[in-house]
Amino acid sequence: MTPARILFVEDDVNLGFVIRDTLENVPFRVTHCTTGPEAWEAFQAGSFDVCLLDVMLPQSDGFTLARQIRSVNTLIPILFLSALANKEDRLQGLRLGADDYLTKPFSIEELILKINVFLRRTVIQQPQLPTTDFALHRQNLTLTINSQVQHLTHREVAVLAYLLDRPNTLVRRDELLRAVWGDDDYFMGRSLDVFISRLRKRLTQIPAIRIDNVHGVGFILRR
Amino acid sequence: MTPARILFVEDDVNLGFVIRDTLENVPFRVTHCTTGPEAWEAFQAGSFDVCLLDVMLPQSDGFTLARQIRSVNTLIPILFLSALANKEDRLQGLRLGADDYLTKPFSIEELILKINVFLRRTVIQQPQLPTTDFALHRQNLTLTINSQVQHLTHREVAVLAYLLDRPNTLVRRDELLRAVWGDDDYFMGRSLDVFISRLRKRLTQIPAIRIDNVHGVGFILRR
DNA sequence: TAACGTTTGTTAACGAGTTGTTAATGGAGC
DNA sequence: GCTCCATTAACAACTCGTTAACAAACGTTA
Repeated sequence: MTPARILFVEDDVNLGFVIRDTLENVPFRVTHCTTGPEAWEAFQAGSFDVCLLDVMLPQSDGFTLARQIRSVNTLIPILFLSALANKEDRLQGLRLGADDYLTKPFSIEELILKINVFLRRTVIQQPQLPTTDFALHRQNLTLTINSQVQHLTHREVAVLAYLLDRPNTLVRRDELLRAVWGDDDYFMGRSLDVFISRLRKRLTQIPAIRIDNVHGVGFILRR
Repeated sequence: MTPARILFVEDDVNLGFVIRDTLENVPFRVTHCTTGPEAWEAFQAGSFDVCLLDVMLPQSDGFTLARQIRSVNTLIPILFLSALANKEDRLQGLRLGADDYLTKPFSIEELILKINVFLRRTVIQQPQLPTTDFALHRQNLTLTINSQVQHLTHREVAVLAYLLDRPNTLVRRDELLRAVWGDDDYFMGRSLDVFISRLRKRLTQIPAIRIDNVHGVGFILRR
């Protein structure tokens, strides 16, 4: 069997090297990143079986990264590594959809055992047959679908990003309005409807992703 | 969805009661044992989705029990609860095939989150014969029966949820009306009948669940 | 049992409110 | 001026709780 692929994010260079080295001897195939954005790039570019995220990272923290990863992959095991034994942080990590939360110092053997727990339990990733490629580039304000690039406006990105971060979840109108517009009144509500309409038009090329309305409550982005 | 079934082994009566009570409120269906042999009996007799084992037990310890369980079931998630923060014990538990090892004191919320991690990752046991899957998702306003998703309205969810929370119990018309409509008069009563009718239609695909009328009094959801 | 009033089942129709969609408006930046 | 884009307007389409209407079931009384 080919070794499992691990996305390992740890900004402490020394600790990172030691862990990486040990994991590679198991053997696992390890991709080591030191910042959130770098890891997010790597995650999108590559294909992994497990994510190992340090919570404290320069630029964007591990929780943000986990949320990004979960928004596109609800299945991959995510294990947090943290220097914080803080209970609230542990809970937050788990609530975000993490699978475990190891507090430093942990023994490497324990880490390996834990990784194997989740490898054992995870359904093998199907190569996703008709994978229409789909990516919202929030910085560039572009949406790529099947290599076709569309240019969005800020508001469009804001609304779509908010929904994409919460796939298959009912997002209430007022929640969405407050998040994107900062407040909600009748006209903002109508504005929102206009944007939903525009986004739907943009998404018509991928039937796998759609925005459903729940009458009187809000919207669900399904994917 | 019917609640997951948990085999919970803990010899401390007070702590055991508290945890059991909390878990049942999630809800999970909890079978609480206080000794290893008793738990082994229960495991063989029943059918469970998760095992929660205290390490320190009278007669035979949690490790022995875990080994017994693993010998007949390699799939079921086993979580250890232990007063020992001892690293060697943690490792031993994991080596035995446990999935996690929580050291006391742990927060109950963390325990629940961890249980859900493994429920999510475990292939569903197909125990009972024609187990039609059935789930009312109150947030998303959806009802899933045999993988078929139906979209309900608020009122439908409110009525069905109220009945589902009191299965096999006579729910009086005025009680239901007051709970869902806030008040009861003649027309609300007729409205209720309309909703019962609609819900029955939605439930036709699952004969195991039905709503019976008790003339002049109210309804009983049987399952 | 027959008759009758009450309760319940079921379907359809109504109407207030919500959402979908397109176009017009107007402000900001150039 | 022009361009871009969020907002507002306008109207069409839809949703869904309620009400109406009638049929069926029930329970009581004679």
